[in-house]
Amino acid sequence: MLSFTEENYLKTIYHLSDNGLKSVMTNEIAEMMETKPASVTDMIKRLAAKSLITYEKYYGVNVTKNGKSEALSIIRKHRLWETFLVAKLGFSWDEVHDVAEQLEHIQSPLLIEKLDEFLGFPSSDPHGHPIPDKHGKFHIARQILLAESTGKKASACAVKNSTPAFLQYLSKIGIYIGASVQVLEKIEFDGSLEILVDGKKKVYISREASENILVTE
Amino acid sequence: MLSFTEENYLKTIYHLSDNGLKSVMTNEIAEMMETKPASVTDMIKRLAAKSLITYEKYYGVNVTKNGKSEALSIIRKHRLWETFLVAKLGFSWDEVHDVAEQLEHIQSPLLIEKLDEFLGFPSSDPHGHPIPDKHGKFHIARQILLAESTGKKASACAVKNSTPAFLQYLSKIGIYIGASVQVLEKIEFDGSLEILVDGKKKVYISREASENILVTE
DNA sequence: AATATTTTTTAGACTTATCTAAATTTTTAT
DNA sequence: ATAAAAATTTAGATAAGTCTAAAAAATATT
Repeated sequence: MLSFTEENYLKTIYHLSDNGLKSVMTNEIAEMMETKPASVTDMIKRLAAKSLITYEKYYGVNVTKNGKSEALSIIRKHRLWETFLVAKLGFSWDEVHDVAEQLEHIQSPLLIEKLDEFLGFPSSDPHGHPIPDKHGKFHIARQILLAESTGKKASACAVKNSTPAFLQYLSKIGIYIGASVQVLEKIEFDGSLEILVDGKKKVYISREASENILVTE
Repeated sequence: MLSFTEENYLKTIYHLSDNGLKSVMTNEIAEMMETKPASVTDMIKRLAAKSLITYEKYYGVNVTKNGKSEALSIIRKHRLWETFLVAKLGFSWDEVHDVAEQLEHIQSPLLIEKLDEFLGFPSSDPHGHPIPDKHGKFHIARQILLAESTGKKASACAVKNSTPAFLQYLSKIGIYIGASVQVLEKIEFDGSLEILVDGKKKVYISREASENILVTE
């Protein structure tokens, strides 16, 4: 069983590796974990000893199949908890991360299965990130910028900019993750869009805003 | 801020002290925590240094006002989580303890307030134990044995025996924490009772069973 | 009251996770 | 190709939490 700390390192390394596609360097990890490179080297050895990563001195680490599966299980828990906090407890998008960061380490497969069921087996979290299923499988919907949407009905699935100011603005005009959005008209003059939110509310948004909202068609 | 371990020790000491009424000895703590007396002595010093307990060598420890307030906050979290697991996720009474033991250490006052609200500000957990409010206040309802109930409508609030076998039996006859129970008739022959559960279902239970169910009138 | 028993504490060692400072290796620039 | 810079690793220290074994204090027994 992994410690709290080992789990955090592994998750960070997995994210930095781009789903296991590339090697990750010691300094990157140190910066992301807000710790010192020397500490990272120590932990790298531990994780390598447990076959979660492979490690070649001075050349960074790669996540193994085992490591990927462990990382996905942690990410699954994190995203299910975020979903719970927003959907059931009324947290806002920007309040959930730190709490989910703690909750993701709770050890109880039964709890996660029941939580998943309670939430209705969601496929993405409040930020629009996919939630892996219990086998680590997840579906990456092709996301496009709302600015590039062609007028079909689409579903808001993520934001590029997640500053409180932007999130509040979105909330104000009725856009949330999962909201239906449809581009009705593109104003050639400034690139702003008239969109239909949830099939009923028409609003205008600037080109800049439309380039920070991701949708799946 | 207290560590995971410090919180566990403090909670155990508080329980052993009977809500702060009596001194607690090193060996008691060691046994309850499944650790060695030497380790307890170390931790006692840490907790005393933080003014959560007072400590006189060879004569055990007492919980301070601060310590009591910290302990109650942890107990509040534990019981709210247990309530959540049973009421919302469909855990059974006997499955929740280990998970709640982990969840009680999550640090987020906002989370606990929202969870409390989500659960409808419950005053007792699935085992019938009182849940302290955010100021540490709780109401201890006078609990009597169902066997000693006089025929008024009462509310099942706790069990003395919490073996899976007994809990399953209760579940089968429709008794749960919070269920309304009313003694209709006492059979003098063997002390068994005919009771009305939730105002509709009549069942007979043995004297022994009725001496393991606590109710508040 | 002296001795035996039990309880508790101390002393010293081990593990995990961290750090700083110094040494080493790789990469970059001349 | 060599020197300078950057990245990484090693060595040694620290703190939390645990242990065992031995010492000390309190309690119980005769």
